[in-house]
Amino acid sequence: MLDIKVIRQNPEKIAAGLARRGLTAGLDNFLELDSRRRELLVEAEALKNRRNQVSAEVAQRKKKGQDATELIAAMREVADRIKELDEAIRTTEEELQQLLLTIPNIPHESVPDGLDDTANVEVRRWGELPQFDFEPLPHWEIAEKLNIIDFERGSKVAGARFVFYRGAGARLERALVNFMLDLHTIKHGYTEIFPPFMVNSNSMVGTGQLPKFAADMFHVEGTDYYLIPTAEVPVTNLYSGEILDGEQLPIYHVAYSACFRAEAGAAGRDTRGLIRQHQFNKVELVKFSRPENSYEELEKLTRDAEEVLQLLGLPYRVVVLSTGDLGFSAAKTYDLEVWLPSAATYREISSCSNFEDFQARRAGIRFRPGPKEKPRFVHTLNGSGVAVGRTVAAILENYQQKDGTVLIPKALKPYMGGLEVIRPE
RNA sequence: GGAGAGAUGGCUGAGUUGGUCGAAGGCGCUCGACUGGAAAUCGAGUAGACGGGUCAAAAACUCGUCUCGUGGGUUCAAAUCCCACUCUCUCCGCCA
Repeated sequence: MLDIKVIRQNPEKIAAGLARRGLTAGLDNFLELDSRRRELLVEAEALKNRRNQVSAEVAQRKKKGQDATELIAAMREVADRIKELDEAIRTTEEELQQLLLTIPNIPHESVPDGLDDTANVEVRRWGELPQFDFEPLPHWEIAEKLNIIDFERGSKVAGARFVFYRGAGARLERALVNFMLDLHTIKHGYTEIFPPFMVNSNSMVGTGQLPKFAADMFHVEGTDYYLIPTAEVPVTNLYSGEILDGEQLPIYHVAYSACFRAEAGAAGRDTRGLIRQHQFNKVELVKFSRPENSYEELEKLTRDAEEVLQLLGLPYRVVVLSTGDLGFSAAKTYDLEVWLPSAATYREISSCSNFEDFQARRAGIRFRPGPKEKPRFVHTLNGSGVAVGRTVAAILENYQQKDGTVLIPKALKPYMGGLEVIRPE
């Protein structure tokens, strides 16, 4: 959510920022509502002031045993008018709030302009692409031959875009979760959180999934619960409505969670394999930072996520998203894209973003910079560290051998009980 | 699921015959005094949001409105009375 005062003072600047995202709608309606609200407020507050003074007078007279009936009668009318004004203010604010909640964040100045992902800019590459003296198979074929992922039974029991992991496949998934959590907690200093996998609608508004993107999520019918699309939601909302001590910042959290996405509008895309599932596992990094440090923190967070891929020996590149590809709440995002040999392309495996105070304002996450200073909104950041299912896909494809077996990356062996290679059972 | 108790400021904790209560006291914190320095002691200060004024603007200052779980109601006036909801705690039942 943008700062209403900033919009009021620099409407043309905000409009220019939104235009970079390709949004041309003006802010006139917004500004009109805003000034109407203030007019109503001024009138209502003046009346309330008078009412309060007269009420004090009534109290005085009663104490002295004097009559106050004419004062009370006069205030009865004032009270009616106040009620009318309060109602008008309430509806105006409601409208304003709804509008405000649907306006996306303003891109950071360093974000490249563009209409879509074709305008994303590569920042760096890491790793040697694997060379094969055979035709590399897609991960779903490798997995089926090894009998470690069951796509068909996933569909039978749950539906399309669900799988069963089995044997060494299940072990691999679990090993990756533990490997990532250990790396981020022990080496990078994040505090581990194990969050709820369902949250209420208020939390979804806090991080920006609601009200605009309800169709992308699973909602538990008859309740106010939503399945989380990412641990970002519960972990960012951990401190919602709180004023943190400035000395606590920055706060680093890492959380494993299952993630649930309805993938509305993705029909026909990535229908095979692990790339696009309704349920997948992810280790998520979340930071709460002072505003002045948040871009530094974004760079560090991105490097922390990259290290997962480096230790696993998976080639990747980092791209900065263009204004057209940027998510609703983000001011700047780096995507990590891992190499998938079967498709001979890089595919997103992590997304690291700085939301500045956009989420903090929605969720009410503030900090006190110092004693006696006024509370300010924190900056929130998060990034996948990293998506587990896609990591499995990348390992299977990059480490596949001619004989159909798959080598286990060195860093992962301790987590696989010393297993060196996955063979068909 | 059943029965009961409760929800007040950073924390703790008063306040329920409605009327200077945004709120006593304590703790914590900030500033000052005392001290060679510190502790102890003493003094002062210490919630948030929104809006008006001042101002180019911000900060600061000042005036006002709202907020004592949330939403609504009664009243000239509600932390205090009424209704609904949420959450917490205790006991019982059930349960991984």
